[in-house]
Amino acid sequence: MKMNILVCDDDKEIVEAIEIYLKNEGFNVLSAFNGREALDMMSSTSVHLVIMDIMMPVMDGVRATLKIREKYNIPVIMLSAKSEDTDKILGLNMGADDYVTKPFNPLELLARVKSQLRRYTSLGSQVRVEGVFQSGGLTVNDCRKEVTVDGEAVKLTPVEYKILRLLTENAGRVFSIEQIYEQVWNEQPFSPANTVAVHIRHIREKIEINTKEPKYLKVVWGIGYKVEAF
Amino acid sequence: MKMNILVCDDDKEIVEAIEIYLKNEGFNVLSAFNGREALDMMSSTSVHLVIMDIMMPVMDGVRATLKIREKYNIPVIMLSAKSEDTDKILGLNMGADDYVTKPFNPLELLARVKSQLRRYTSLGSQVRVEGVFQSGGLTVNDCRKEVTVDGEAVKLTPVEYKILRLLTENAGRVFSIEQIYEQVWNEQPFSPANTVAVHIRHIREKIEINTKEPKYLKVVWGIGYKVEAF
DNA sequence: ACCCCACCTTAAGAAAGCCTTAAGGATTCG
DNA sequence: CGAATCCTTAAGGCTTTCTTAAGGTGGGGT
Repeated sequence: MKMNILVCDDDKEIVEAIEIYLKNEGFNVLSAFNGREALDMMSSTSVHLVIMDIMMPVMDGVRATLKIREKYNIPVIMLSAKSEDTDKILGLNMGADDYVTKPFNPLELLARVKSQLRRYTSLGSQVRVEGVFQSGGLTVNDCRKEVTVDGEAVKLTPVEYKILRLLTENAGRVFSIEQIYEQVWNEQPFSPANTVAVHIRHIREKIEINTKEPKYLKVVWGIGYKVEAF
Repeated sequence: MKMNILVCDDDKEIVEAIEIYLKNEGFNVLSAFNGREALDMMSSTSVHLVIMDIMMPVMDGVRATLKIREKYNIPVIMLSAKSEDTDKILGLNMGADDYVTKPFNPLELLARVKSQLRRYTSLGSQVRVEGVFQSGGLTVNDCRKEVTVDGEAVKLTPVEYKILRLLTENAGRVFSIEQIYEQVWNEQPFSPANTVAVHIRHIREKIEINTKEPKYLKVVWGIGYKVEAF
């Protein structure tokens, strides 16, 4: 499996230099020039490791790392011109997995990248992000059959779970009641009753703060339901 | 849960210095003065992280790290007087998770220890010591075919043991009755009888304080069973 | 502003799944 | 070969979940 690495630094030369070394080792490289760009990129692509400079305009590396940690569970290597011990310690305590100071030997960075990825993937199928769907603060972990909202676990019944899983797995896409029924119940003869609506209501009671104005599970008038894609 | 950290260095002063800082942060510290001692120690105790010096008599740090990697899946931080880039790269490629050069700031080492443990435990809280699985106060030692609850040994029958081992090894993951049946009995033709349910009941009688409200072996309605991941 | 239709809400009966118990058959071990 | 342990089966009770139906709410076209 090809690994996607996101390099985030406002210095284009450094980004390109790192890019060359990483690509040479068979990694896919994505680049961003500030923290916001990095986060945007991560929301649309699956990234396996981030190399993040600390000093950047728009959103600095520390804040970006904190944001990344909230949503994703991937290694972050911090890059910085500051070689002060206190900065290193701060960076590591912020949630970085490693800290490299400029100027650095590209081969050392490469070795550290591999080291992080080795651990990440060696922990096996169990950890694979496969089977985990999320949208905003909502996550659906399929192997644990567990749903969390802002980190808080929520207990759903089997049917409720299946519906929410379908919608979260395809966040943003709208499903008609008929489609939901067929997917979840595996049957064609669609029952005309409002069964699905009742389940939707129950799910909302469990995952939404305000049932009247749902943040995640939204209705699309005349068409069906969807989970908002963040 | 208290973390056990093994510090391995032939320089007693360094070991003691590190020990003070680690203990101050609430870690248990074990010490060894060469690679062989470290390996012996790990075979009898559950160790969560190793800090390993490279230059040592009897068995050097690189060979010891390789040996550790063969059997255990825990983070290793290498320690060395060599600050050459090539040594760092070599160490990291050998399987070390991090590389710190002497002299070092103890606080930086501490931050790196925490960083490694954070990642390690956030990935599912499963401490993998060859053949020993645990979740909360529940431990399944596969070498000894022994199960303990809060240190108290529990006697299970073979089938009960296999079921609990499967669930504890994959703590947090939900298994359907069919999956349990296939895994434990190695057969496809799934018996429709409630055999599994009865075994579950028996296991609960042995490991749970209150059978009505199980702490470890939980049911996930409409889906199956799991051992809670702590 | 009105009305229709789509969606929402509620509660209660029906269905499904889990738990418990006990007894007979299989297996192991002395 | 006999006894003890372990496994399986089956039936009934219990809890949770699903479905249905009836009535309420509110968007949006006319």
